[in-house]
Amino acid sequence: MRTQNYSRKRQAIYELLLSTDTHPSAEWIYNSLKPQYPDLSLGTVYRNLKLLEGNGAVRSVAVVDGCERYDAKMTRHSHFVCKKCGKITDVFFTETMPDLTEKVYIDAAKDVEEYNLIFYGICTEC
Amino acid sequence: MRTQNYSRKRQAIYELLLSTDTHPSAEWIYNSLKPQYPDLSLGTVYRNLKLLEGNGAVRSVAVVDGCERYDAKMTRHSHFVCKKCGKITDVFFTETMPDLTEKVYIDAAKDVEEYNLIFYGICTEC
DNA sequence: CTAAAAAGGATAATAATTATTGATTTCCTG
DNA sequence: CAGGAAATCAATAATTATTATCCTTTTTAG
Repeated sequence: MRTQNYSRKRQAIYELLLSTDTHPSAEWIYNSLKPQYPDLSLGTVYRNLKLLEGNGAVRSVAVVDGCERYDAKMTRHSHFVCKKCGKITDVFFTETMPDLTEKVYIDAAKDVEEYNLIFYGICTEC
Repeated sequence: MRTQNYSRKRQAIYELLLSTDTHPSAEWIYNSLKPQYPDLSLGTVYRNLKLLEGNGAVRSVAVVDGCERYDAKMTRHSHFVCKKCGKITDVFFTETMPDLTEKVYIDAAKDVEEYNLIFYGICTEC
């Protein structure tokens, strides 16, 4: 049995995601880590993102301009996507964000596990 | 100035979208219309979907398994996506679905234009 | 330390979407 | 109804994000 969860590179990918609020794409992560890990491969980033997503350590928050964007902050919150520059920012509600999955009854659903709420508009910098 | 908005094929694409509740992909639309329009091209479907989306006649409701899915029902409602089979079904709230864009203040946003709320889970048929 | 398992690098393959180009259709104007 | 400009289209090539492959390297349990 393996006791250490993550390989070095997986750890680096995860920690980078934890440390940023840019909701990056695979490519952004790759470019950010490349200096410190010169032999990093883009495929490794993709593979580990999928793997971490499977673990529930990370989630895909949006697809912007055809690119999947990730977040390691797993507390319930939503996102605002700028339609012009693609920047993604966190949206917190003044009260605790409700668990909408408990507030809906969906005929066609056997089990509602989660939801994703995304706001779109233009950011202050655009 | 052109008075008739749509070409035949564009009209057909739009009307198909209006008549179905499957939230189809470009390919599904293409396959559905092909019998009646044997010279229809897949590129035409993609082009017109983007065009209709620009018009606000249609919207992209989700990306499922890497495929953009569209809806012509423009009244405010949300969607449930089955994580297994990819089926998308409408979600209406008992009260009128609130306009959340008026309920949030987002620092980074100059203008919040719309939002998209998607529930995920397993459908009754899976 | 060693062997087995997991992970990675490099690269090829996939697949959805977009762009191109030359032909066809649409529809305003006369 | 005809001419012509603009819009649209079909066919196909190009693009691009992502995934799969395959062989090597790293990691880890014992």
